[in-house]
Amino acid sequence: MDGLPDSPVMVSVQALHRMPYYLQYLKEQQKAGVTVIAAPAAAASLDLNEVQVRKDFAAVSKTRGRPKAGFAIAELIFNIEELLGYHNVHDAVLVGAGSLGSALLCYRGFDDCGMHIVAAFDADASLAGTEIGGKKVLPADQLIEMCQRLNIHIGIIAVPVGQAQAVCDQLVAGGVLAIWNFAPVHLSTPGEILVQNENMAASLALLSQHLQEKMKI
Amino acid sequence: MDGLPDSPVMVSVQALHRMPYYLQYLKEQQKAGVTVIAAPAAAASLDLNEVQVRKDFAAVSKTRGRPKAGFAIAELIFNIEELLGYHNVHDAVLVGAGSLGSALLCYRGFDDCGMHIVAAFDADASLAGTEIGGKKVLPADQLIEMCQRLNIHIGIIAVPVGQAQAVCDQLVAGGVLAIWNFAPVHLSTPGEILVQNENMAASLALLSQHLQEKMKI
DNA sequence: TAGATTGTTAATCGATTAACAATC
DNA sequence: TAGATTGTTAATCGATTAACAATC
Repeated sequence: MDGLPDSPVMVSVQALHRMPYYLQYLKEQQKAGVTVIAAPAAAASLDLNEVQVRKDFAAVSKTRGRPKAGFAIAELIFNIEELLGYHNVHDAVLVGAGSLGSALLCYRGFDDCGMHIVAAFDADASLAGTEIGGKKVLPADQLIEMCQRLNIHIGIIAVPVGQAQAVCDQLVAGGVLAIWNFAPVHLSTPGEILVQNENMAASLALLSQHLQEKMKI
Repeated sequence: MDGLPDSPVMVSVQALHRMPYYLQYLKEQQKAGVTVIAAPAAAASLDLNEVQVRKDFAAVSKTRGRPKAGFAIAELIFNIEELLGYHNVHDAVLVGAGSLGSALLCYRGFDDCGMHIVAAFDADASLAGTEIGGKKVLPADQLIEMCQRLNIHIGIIAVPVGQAQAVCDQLVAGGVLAIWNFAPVHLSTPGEILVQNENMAASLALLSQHLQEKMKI
C-alpha cells in the first residue's frame, strides 16, 4: 500500500514546520538564478543539520536527488507547496476586527500560503459595511450563514478571550474545518476540527526563559 | 549537584510551550475561587494527557503535590511565572511600525509576560516623534545607541524581509540578547543570541496540511 | 479504611543523528 | 577515476506514555 507513485508523503509535524523556511530559502535562491540545490548547502545557510535537511528534501521530493548535484529547486518548491496545500486556495473568514484583526487583514502574504480571506466579521455594529485592508467587515450575526453559503473552510479568531469560544462554536456550526486561533485560550472543539493556536505568550515563553537563564550567569 | 532546593528546573522545550496554557487555565480557575488543582482535572479541561500534565506540574512546582488533592494553584502560578521569567520584567524595543508593528504596540498583555516595550523605531522619518499605542516612535538611526544606553535585552523585528537582517545586526550591536522575529526570514546571529521566530507561514503550514488531508477524503 | 492522586521507574514511541554503501 | 552528495539502515537521543507503589 506504500511506495505507489502518489502515496501520501509522511512528514513529521516538526518537519512540516520547517517547510516554510525551506520554501522561503529556495525561492530566494531561485530568484538568484540557482536551479539545483544540495542539502548540505541549504543546511549551512539555514543553520540546520545537514542530514535533517537531506531527509526532509527526500521526503517531500517526488523525484530522487542527484548525487554530486542535489535537488532541482523548481520541483522542490512545487512539491513543498503541494504538500502544504498552497496550490488549491482555501477561503477563510476572520472574526474580530480589532487591532490584531486589522493587522491580519492588511497583511499581504496569506494568498501565497493558499489562504484567501473573504471577509471579516465584528460584533461592533458600527464597523459593519466598512472596509479594512480591502476586505468587507460584516456584522457578527451573519457569520454562520455566510460560512455555510460560501463554503468556508478556515476561520481566524482574533477576538478577546471572553468571546473566543462562542465564536469558535459559530465557526464550527458554519462548517469550518480548521481554526486559526489568536486568542490565548484553549478552545473546545469536535475532534475532526483542527485548532492551530497562535499564542504569542507561548512563543514569548521560550524567549523569556532563555533570557532568564542568561541573566542568572 | 542536583536535588538541591534551588537547582535549575529542567523542562523540555515542548513543556515550556505548554506552560502559558497552564498559566492561563490556572489563573482562570483561581479567579473562580479554586485553590487546589489536580493534574487529571486540568488535563481533561485542556485536552492533554493526564500523565503529561502531572509531570509538568511536578517539574515546575517547588513543593510536592498532595495525593488525593493536587497542587496549590497560587503556588503553581507563581512557580510557572518564575520559571518563565515573568517576575523580573525585561525592557524591549520594537523595530518597524507598520501594520503588524502597530498592532503589537497596541497589544496589551506583554507586560504580564515579563516584557515591557520601551519604544519603537522606524526607518520612515515622518513617523518619528509620533506615538502608537502610547509608545514613542523614534528614527531608526538611534536604535543601537538607545539599546546600549537603556540596557535593552529584547528586540522585536517587525520590518519587511529585506531589512530584517540589517535590523537584527543593529540589535545585536546594541547588546540585545534575544530577538523576537516576525519577518519570514532566517536571521544569522552569533551563537549566544536567541532568535524566536514568529512565522505565521509556519503555523499556517500545519493548518493547510490538515485541510489538504481532509479534502482528499 | 477506601479511593483518588501523586511520584518514580520502566516501556514505548518518534525524531534526530550517525555511518556507509550507492551513484552521478 | 576521484570526490561529493544522495539514500538507506542502524544508533542515539529525548519526550511521551504506561505501570505501580507510596501517600494523604
